Amino acid sequence: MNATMHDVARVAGVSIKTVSNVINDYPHVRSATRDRVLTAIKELGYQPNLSARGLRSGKTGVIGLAIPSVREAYFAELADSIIRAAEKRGLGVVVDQTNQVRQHELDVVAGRRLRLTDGIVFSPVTIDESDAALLNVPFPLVILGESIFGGPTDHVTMHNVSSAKAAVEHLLSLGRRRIAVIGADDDEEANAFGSATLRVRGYHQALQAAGIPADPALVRPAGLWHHDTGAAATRSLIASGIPFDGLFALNDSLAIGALRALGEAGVRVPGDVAVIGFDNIDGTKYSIPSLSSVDPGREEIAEIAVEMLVERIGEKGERMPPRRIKPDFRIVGRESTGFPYVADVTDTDGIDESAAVPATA
Amino acid sequence: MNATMHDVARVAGVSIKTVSNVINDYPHVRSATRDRVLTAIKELGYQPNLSARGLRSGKTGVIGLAIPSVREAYFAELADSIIRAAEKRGLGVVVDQTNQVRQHELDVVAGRRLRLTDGIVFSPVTIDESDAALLNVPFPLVILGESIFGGPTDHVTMHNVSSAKAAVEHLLSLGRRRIAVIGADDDEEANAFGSATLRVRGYHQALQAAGIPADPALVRPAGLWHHDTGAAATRSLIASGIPFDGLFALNDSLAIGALRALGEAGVRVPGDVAVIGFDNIDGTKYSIPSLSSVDPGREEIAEIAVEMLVERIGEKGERMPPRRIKPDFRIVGRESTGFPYVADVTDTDGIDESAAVPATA
DNA sequence: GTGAAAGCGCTAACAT
DNA sequence: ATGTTAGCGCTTTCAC
Repeated sequence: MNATMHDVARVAGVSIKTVSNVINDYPHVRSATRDRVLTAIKELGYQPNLSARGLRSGKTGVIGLAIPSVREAYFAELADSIIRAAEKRGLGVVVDQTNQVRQHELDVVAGRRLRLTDGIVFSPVTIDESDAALLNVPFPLVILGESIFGGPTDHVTMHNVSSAKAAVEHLLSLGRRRIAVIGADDDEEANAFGSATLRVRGYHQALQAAGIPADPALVRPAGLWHHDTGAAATRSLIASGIPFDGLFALNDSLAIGALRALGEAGVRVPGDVAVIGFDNIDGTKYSIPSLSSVDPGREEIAEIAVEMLVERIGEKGERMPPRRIKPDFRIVGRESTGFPYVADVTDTDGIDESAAVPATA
Repeated sequence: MNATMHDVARVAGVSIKTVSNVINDYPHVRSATRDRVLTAIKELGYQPNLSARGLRSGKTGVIGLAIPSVREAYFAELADSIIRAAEKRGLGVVVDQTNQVRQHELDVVAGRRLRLTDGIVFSPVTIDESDAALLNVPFPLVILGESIFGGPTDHVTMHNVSSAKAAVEHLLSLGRRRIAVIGADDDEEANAFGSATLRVRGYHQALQAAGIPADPALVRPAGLWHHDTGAAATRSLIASGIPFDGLFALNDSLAIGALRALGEAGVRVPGDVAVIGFDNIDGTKYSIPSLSSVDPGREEIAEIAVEMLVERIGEKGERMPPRRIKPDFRIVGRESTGFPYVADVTDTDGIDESAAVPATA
């Protein structure tokens, strides 16, 4: 079986306490003693038992990430960023997929999932303002993606309204006047603080500011935000015969589906219809045409979320007031709104050479 | 603080053992007693401490998944499938990204990562036959994605050679004779049992069977298998002036990048060049044109991998001989090889209505 | 600077 | 059918 601290202590000829001191970098250990312990550790292939450490210390070194699905490009990229941010701090990440199911999301905030974790980063879909009370949880929790007004927890959210407004203004700046939206909520019951509602609000604000009357027929629901629903919503829009010269997809998956549907119908992009999405996922650079998008600052969101969670987990975490942070966003212009294509070098370092459009924040 | 079993026992007026019996569904408990305990549990909001249970039982209820990156579409979908399969069995999944770094992969098999887990599902890139000895690990391990000959662990692999052969035969059946490959290994030092080597072997087998001489100039390396590298390799291929009428991309991300490069160059797909990828990721249905691909049976791979791991973790897992399983594959024909586009309904149930081409296995 | 010993919350052998 | 108790491997207080 695996070696324990006792084994190490015996081999090194010291007590278990000394072994513990060495492992935890306790300063007051004579270096000769330390060396003997380290040698014994290597010799035995000793590795601390994390369950025991967790039991004793109350910490596991693992955080939870609850998202709708890793399969969706935006969340895959978010998970990647969260995992990297956690790893920098020596933390593991266990991923829980809620599939946008409310009961599942309720289980997350009730602590009925992700139980071997020190805290949770949670990107909810069905939890909204009316659930603020539920968020008063006895474990460290950071909410992502939308702001629950008055909620008791830390939030890292995005400028949903103003960035959507900027996206639409980008289309307006190209002279487009009949701008459609796909991905709106299906019904009035929808989460009033959900991304869809907020982004549609930004859309309306942009139109209003430009003095363009809103046409409800241009605002289309799409169910889940996938390629297929985006394509279906766009086909329905085209079939309706309502003219439009701009299209704002509430996320990039929808937009890529829309490009497909527009292409099938012989609608030229951006000639006939200029298209912009939201999230700036990797795939935006390789669609045909490449897709303009809103970059919500995913990397920064992940970094801040993990940092906040780590602070909460720490000593004084209990006593901090809830914080709310919104990273900056930017509009990224690509071919679908008339910008030239930029082939990027393998951007392992995350450098994005696409055109950045000055954005009103 | 959180309630413990002792608290529950006190409130229910029983001993801690009885509480444990109730929680673990031990059969010999009077139902009246059970009810009292359950009431106390609910009243106190008791939740078992998993660190303690893990320390005692030696199990954590969490498995590890080590993959190159969740951000790559294929691995995002694989992670989704693994997480679902694990959840069915009440297991959590902690995700570790190796980024294809050898040291990181060595750390995985050395058990230096993912330590709070009962076992690991590992999709290696740099580990190959010469490392077989390293796989003699003291914890349950299931290897994905390629077969290490003579390795001591369970493998769930794919028919890399024969499915690649089938993909190329698909192109040949369309009358294509000059078929290029992108994504081959850069050098001779490459992992001889890696997916690239095996798939290129299948390519050569198909050509040979058809009596077509191989042209080394048509086999192009691409570095990492991404959109951008696929586009770059294809641009280089086009610029070389070597004629080709078929393109086999060793995975779908490369293929999508290739479609982009072909489109830029005015090469029609499938008119001038028929294209097929590998993995059958979600994005294949929404590229323009939609992308034919090899479906390696990802769902089944995930399901089997988790099932195998669970068996290894269990009682008699130690004594089982290593197993090797290859799920069936199939060729999925889409527009990029001349099949009609099939708009699928929101396939939440995973039903794929694309044309399935009979494949030689 | 190092050792001895208590105890984190749970499971399971043993006792009743 | 239920209670008592040892101990999983670690951290940490308190002696020395």
